[in-house]
Amino acid sequence: MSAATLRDRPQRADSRLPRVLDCAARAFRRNGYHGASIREIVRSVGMLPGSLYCHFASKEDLFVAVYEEGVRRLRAAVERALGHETDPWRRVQAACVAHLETLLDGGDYAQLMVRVQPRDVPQAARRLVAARDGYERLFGELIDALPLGAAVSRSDVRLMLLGALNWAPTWYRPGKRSPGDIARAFVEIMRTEPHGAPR
Amino acid sequence: MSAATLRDRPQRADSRLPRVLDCAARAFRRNGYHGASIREIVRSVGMLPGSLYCHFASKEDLFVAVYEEGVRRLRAAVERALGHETDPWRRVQAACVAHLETLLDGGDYAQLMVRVQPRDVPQAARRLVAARDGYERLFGELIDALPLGAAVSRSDVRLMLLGALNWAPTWYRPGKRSPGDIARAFVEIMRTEPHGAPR
DNA sequence: CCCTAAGACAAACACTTGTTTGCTTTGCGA
DNA sequence: TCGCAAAGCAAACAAGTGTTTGTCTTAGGG
Repeated sequence: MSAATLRDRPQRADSRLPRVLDCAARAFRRNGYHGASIREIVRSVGMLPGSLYCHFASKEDLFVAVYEEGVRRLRAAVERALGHETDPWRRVQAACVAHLETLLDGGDYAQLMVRVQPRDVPQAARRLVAARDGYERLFGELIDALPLGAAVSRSDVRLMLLGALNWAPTWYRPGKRSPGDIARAFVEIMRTEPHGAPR
Repeated sequence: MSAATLRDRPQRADSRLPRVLDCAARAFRRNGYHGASIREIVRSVGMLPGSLYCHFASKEDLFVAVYEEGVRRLRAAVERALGHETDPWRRVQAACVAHLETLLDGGDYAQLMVRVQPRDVPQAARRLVAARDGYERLFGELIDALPLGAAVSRSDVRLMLLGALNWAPTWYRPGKRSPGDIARAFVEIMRTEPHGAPR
């Protein structure tokens, strides 16, 4: 819960911290915050419960570290995908593709943002929300740049798009349609009018 | 886990079962499946842990009962809202409004469907998924009836719409825009083209 | 009116939870 | 090469978990 954790001190070359984070990400992704236990995590690393507390002061602290790493990876993927795309709609599309690809087959870290509710981690809730908000602001800017009609609310477009994407882990099954294709289809539906009939 | 539970036997007039369900719904909604404890639930009812097992054989059974009640309420709300609406788009709109209203201020039951992942309740996962799928099929039919261009995938429209709505509990704050308004805005965005620029 | 079964109590069960403590090993900079 | 601190082990801690058992109470149908 304290601001600066035991982490991000000088660490040894053979530190098992990375594996701890990986295993924690997997456990939290699979079972949620309450469903994942310290013992389960450290067992899959191959160490004992007490050893974890060399790296983190509490389970909550561990979770925060993994969660923020997830957000970092999402942000990195989106910024990389944005590259030097200039057309507003193509920028939104690139961001959505990167977001969904990272969410769906980018490992366990990224899904934490949509899997675990901040309120499950009381002491750290504000920090988690702050991290997520910071990331989503990125999409806000992209959507603000869209040439939309005056009638449509940009914040609604953002909420719809992110909602639809973030819900995808619920129904997505690997091996079928690729995350990229899905994201492109969603953006396309937003971009064009799907109907043919008047009111 | 057995098919027929202790529930739905003839119950007394003064049975506390309804309150048990209410409190369980609230606890599960707030803290998720793993985060909610039997003791916490029965304490808010005002009885002892053992007493719960007069009504349910296990925590999972209790959860299934509450979850399915939630789905029932959602379905009832949607079917009521559908009424004798005939225009395809108006039907979709009515369903979405009812869905979101029930989800956001329809009590604790309905939110379970979007709050708890079936995989958190291993023994009952298939049943939960079946209940949810049955409900969502309703939306599939409504969207199939839409006069959409041949280019747009109806299943994508369904996934987008339901995803956007189901994600709403994440960001919705009571007292601001009403759930009904939000749902209508979302449907409108789907129905019309939000952009003004070419590709 | 009585007697059966629903419903609740009280107390324990076996186990898991996150965490702490004291000690030992070991990599690495000085 | 030495010494320090990072890292891990081993074992326990107190509290909380879902659940079971046996007993008692009491509402409601025959």
